[in-house]
Amino acid sequence: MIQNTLNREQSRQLLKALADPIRLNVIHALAQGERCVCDLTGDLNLPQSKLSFHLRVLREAGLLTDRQSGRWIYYRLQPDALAALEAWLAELRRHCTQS
Amino acid sequence: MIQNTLNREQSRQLLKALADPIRLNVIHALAQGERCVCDLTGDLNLPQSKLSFHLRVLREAGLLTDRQSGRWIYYRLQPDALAALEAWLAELRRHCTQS
DNA sequence: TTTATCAATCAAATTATGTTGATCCAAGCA
DNA sequence: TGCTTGGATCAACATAATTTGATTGATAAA
Repeated sequence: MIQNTLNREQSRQLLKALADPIRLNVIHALAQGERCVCDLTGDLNLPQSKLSFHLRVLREAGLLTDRQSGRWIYYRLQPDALAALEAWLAELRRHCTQS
Repeated sequence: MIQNTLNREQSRQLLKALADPIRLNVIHALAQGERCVCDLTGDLNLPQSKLSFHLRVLREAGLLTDRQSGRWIYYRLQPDALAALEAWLAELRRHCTQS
């Protein structure tokens, strides 16, 4: 996430991505560091295609990045995205509490 | 919002409530102060039942409160809810960046 | 090569959310 | 009382998100 002022669509994507229990579990599972998809299916006890779907939502929102190594794909958190959303929220609140 | 540490369900509701353009418009419309539903239908150019649906989502998430006066119902923002979500997000980020 | 594994993607089925128009209830006015 | 207005709610429909199982392409081991 290069810029840190999100537009409406970006913040909407982030909010939606976080508003799901499975995706939150994925985030928590990645809090300790990167994991490959096959580890995550085990950690979270999810079928592969289901996990893959949620990883995509998180990746497209900017919350995760991935890298390939051999035949494994490792996902890691992008905490900048959380920071950006936090800033967006703070700005919204500022807008709502002044005046 | 009495407590300010949200549980999963509360944060999920808040995130979902905010992840919608119409509801964000409602929030912006209320940033200047409380308005009754009939004003909001005009401000936002929304049919009454549609607005009512979104007001309910926002209210149930804790972002709005309402009060009745005569036959009007006035909605106002509850910025505490935004603050609580901000704190929840900060905590999530802390959890994701340590270690 | 052939075979197995990792993980994305697709189509179909299911479930959740949003929209529309109608109806209902309460409050207040004639 | 009747009549009107503000706004919630309901049922039917439309759209979007999620789940499932199968298929595919890439990588590497046998």
